[in-house]
Amino acid sequence: MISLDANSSPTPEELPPEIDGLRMTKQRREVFSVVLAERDHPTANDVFSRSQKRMPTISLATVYNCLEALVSHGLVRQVNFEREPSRYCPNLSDHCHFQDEKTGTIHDVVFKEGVNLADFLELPQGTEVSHLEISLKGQIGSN
Amino acid sequence: MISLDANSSPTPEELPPEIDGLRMTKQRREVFSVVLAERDHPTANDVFSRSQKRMPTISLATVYNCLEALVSHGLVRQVNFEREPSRYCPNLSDHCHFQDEKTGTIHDVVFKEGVNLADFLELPQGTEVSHLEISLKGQIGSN
DNA sequence: AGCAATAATTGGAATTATTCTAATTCGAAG
DNA sequence: CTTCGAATTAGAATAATTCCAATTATTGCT
Repeated sequence: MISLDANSSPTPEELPPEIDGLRMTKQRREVFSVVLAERDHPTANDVFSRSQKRMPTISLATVYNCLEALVSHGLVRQVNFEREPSRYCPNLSDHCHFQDEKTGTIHDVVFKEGVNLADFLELPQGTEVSHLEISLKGQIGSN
Repeated sequence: MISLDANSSPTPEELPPEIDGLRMTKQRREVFSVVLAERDHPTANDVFSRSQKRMPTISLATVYNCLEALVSHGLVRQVNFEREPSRYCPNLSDHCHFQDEKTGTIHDVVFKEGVNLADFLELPQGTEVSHLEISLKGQIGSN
């Protein structure tokens, strides 16, 4: 039995016909498996070219559609850095992103145990946060 | 004497010929004064049309150039929300942004006294953060 | 199974924010 | 006043993403 946990990397065929109410078409399975396989925060274009290897007929528009379906069903996260193309991340745990300015590489950064927003932000009372994105940029010591 | 503090809104003429080593041309003063005047996080286009009122000959390219100059000299902050056009913010205090999903309005959100990154993020040791952006989205209770 | 209704995929065109380019203008310094 | 680098300009170019209309696939009925 396959699981979609933090480290699994199922082939498209191993993915079920439906996840969380989202019908997994051939293309969606392909795209999802690509995002799960190499967790290097690929852009839509990256996903497109990787998908083409197994499925040469897939179109870029479909890749965008699939990514959008996966994102809106909460199976994949969309990651934005400034004005760069969106990237996609299958890590659903609460985390944010750090981009190494030298290499462009993006690293996941987790929150410390038990921290929550209200602890560090002066949010107006009654604020209901539905979406949070934290993006860091900088250098890593050893570089 | 004018100050560029959180609430001043100088006319272009009131701005000095140079700020922080950045030569303030007519256009840069115009653009800066527009950003200082209405702190509603305008897009480059918003700034363009507001600037045109006083300076009908200014070009959009110049607005982009001026904003870029102001941002890179640290006089204005560039604010990004997902894939929306960049917005510009003259509030230089340490803060982040909350977008009301209903209206699209962006509000500044300040950090609680004395909080710092390392307190809530599990940053790899040796990480030097040069840039941090926190974007929240959601609803405000009363809406 | 056969068929209608619905949803997904496709290629290509369209959109849009932003950047680039090359020519002109400006302004500070001598 | 002239020079020279920097800034401005209009318009073209770019690039990510979205839209569109036509085709194809899938589901749910009977």
